[in-house]
Amino acid sequence: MGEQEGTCRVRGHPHETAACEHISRMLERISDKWTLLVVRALGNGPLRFNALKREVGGVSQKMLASTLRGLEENGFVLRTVTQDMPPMVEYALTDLGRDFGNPVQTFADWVIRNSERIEASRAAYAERRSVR
Amino acid sequence: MGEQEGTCRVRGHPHETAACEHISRMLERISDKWTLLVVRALGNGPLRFNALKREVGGVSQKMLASTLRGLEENGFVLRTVTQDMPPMVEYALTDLGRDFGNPVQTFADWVIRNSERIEASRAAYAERRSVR
DNA sequence: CGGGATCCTTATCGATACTG
DNA sequence: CAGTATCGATAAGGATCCCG
Repeated sequence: MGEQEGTCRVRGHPHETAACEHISRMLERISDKWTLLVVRALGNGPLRFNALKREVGGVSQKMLASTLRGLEENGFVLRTVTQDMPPMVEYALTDLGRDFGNPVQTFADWVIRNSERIEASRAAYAERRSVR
Repeated sequence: MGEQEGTCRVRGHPHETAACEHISRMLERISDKWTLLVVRALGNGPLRFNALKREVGGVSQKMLASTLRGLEENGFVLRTVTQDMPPMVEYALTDLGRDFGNPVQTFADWVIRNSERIEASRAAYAERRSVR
């Protein structure tokens, strides 16, 4: 492993702000296939592991488990065990997690508003590639 | 957080909301190590390939090339060849690419504002883990 | 039911070499 | 200068088994 001290330029030259460093780190943490989908799924209220798995759809238990651990680590999700046998575990958004939903929603809204332009660009690009 | 109706499922699974689908796809496209750093680097104006490489720092030519192709495909970046020998290629943000900076900035601002809480959560989590 | 441990497949990425 | 092509290391992810 041996991860070096974080710089904005992830592995190269230092300099640049601490801000960049934070953003870059956060992006690496949440920019996987499932994190935001899980946050959205929990937006309607707490869910148990398998209910959440069903709700998100297409996620393996391994990935859901590790995604949840990541969210827990960031303080976005609270894990509560209410029973021991059989295990009964509920996941809920924390205040921070709910608050996090706002910038995510802003991003989501932008994507929705611009999805046609983006898809058009991609179609045009594919066109250019195949013609050329 | 404003919700759409319907269950959010990932591609290839039933009952996906179109919105969720778009968001999920966009996230997959931009959520790599370099895309946002390149967008930021181009925020100050057009740059040539190697200048951009220097500016971003730590990126391999392979990753920079493929990142740029992705951005070009989405319509965020315009590639302009002004000379043939030696090649002289400039990359610049399009209007869409610049506009894209806004939601990203919103996200970035949130991260900055909350980075202490997040880091505190992570420290607490690490603590719990080691003590436990 | 929740989720750790293991194995195995696949996608990512970096380094290197080569071209117009 | 601005890339493409190829190769090998390694990390991410899925499938399966098992245990509390």
